[in-house]
Amino acid sequence: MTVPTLLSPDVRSDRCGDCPIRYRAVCSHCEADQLAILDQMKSYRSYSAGDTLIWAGEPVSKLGSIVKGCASLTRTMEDGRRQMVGLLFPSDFLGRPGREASPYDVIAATDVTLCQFERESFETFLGATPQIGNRLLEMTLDELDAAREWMLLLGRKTAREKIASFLVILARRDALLNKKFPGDHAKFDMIISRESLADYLGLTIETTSRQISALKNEGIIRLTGKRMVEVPDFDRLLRESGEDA
Amino acid sequence: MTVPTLLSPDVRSDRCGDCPIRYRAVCSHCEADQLAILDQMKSYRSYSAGDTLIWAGEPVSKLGSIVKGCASLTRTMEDGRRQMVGLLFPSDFLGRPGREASPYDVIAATDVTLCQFERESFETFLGATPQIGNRLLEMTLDELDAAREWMLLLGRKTAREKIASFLVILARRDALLNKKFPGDHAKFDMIISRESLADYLGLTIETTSRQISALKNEGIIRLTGKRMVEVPDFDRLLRESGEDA
DNA sequence: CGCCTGATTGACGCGGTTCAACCTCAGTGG
DNA sequence: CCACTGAGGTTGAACCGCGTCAATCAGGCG
Repeated sequence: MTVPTLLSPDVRSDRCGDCPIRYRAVCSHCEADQLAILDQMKSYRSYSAGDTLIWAGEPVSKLGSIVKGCASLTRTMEDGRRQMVGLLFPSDFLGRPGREASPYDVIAATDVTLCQFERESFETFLGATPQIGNRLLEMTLDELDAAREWMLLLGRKTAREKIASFLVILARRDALLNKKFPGDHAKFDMIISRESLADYLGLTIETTSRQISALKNEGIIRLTGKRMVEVPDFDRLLRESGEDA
Repeated sequence: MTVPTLLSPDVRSDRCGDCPIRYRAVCSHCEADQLAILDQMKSYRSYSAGDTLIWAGEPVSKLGSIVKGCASLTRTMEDGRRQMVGLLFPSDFLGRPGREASPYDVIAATDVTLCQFERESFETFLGATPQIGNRLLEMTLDELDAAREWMLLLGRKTAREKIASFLVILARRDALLNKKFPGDHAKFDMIISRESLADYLGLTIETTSRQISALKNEGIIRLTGKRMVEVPDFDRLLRESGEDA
């Protein structure tokens, strides 16, 4: 576990107004005066890739937003079988108001910067500030939709479709972040290891690796290094994913 | 589709104060004066088993709570593969505030009574009544946890464990509804057909049927009729489900 | 260089799907 | 009263996609 720093070197200023996730995070609907209160309550903390932010079942006293990086939510069975049940990106909220412990491990997939609050003070603020609650409801409903989308993938898609679906999501994300059109030649980092990917898709490492190789050999994707992926023809990838439109 | 009735014959009175889901539904945190407003806004509607309450992608103008019965949320792929992504029981909320269309079909698994609101008036009320929003947030977070639990089942459990896990949920529900201890000899209705069950568990009908037969032959469950299940030894069933505790 | 971790590839077997036959039961009508 | 029908469920046999086990490879680091 990394030694926590008060201010991540990658965050320019510690004022909420300058925050890169100001308009997407749980605080996005807040007015200036409410933001000032959050500004007082918050603190930053950094984690290195691989660090565990929250252990399943352990009580946690903090809640917060991902400012930078990517973290995974994972459930593990007694015999070691693992299933990733979510991926958190910048602006996503971490921890559940009204509950002490998380039912899953939260692990930094990359280096992560967190904007965190004490549970108690955040919950008090939440009770007094409908904007926070409304935004949190919006975000939770979106996560629920995403989880259900993933249930279709886990329950019904083939290994090949699972891999393609994951790449489609990353390609769309790449297009969004870089203001390109989805369909444009995408190039992005795969973010997570083969092992994590297997845990995300409900597959083994070997099947994951084989299907990626197959897509590469058929020219549907190109690999540079282990992690960088290029998608020359987005629609072709989309067809492999089993999705319409 | 059944002809809608203004008042279901099974609901004793149409006043919210007498409602069977008064203390669990989205309205549970409301005060008397807020309840009076909801009382004006709501209307009841009945559906028969098999009716489609909401078609995926179609705009819907209503939101509401399940008062009686059980409905399923299902996603379908172009080639016909289907995955159930949720089951709604009495007090569960139906429809998403802030979004016109549902990404999945909602189908009555049994006869269903719905307490429904016009989207617009409900959203207005939601904006003015933090209690509603807070309760909705709680319920959505619970659903998210349930969905993630299900992701573990879909991604990592064997067919046998999937069946056992489903029966564990029903047995617990039976114990809760009838104020027994989980662990007591449970007896309950399976609610859904083999086909729906297969769609829920990410299996085929045949595998579902085979695994149920296997559990029966080993004495872990007893079947009376096609749908009624008895569980003589809950812990034994629990062990088959792959869960701990 | 040797070591270690993560990824790839191959051979093989099993769990679950597929295809198909048959069974059960409730509803219908002669 | 019973034959007919159709939907839902069960059972069997063959196949195959993915998991398992194992060997090998590629790259980073002391």
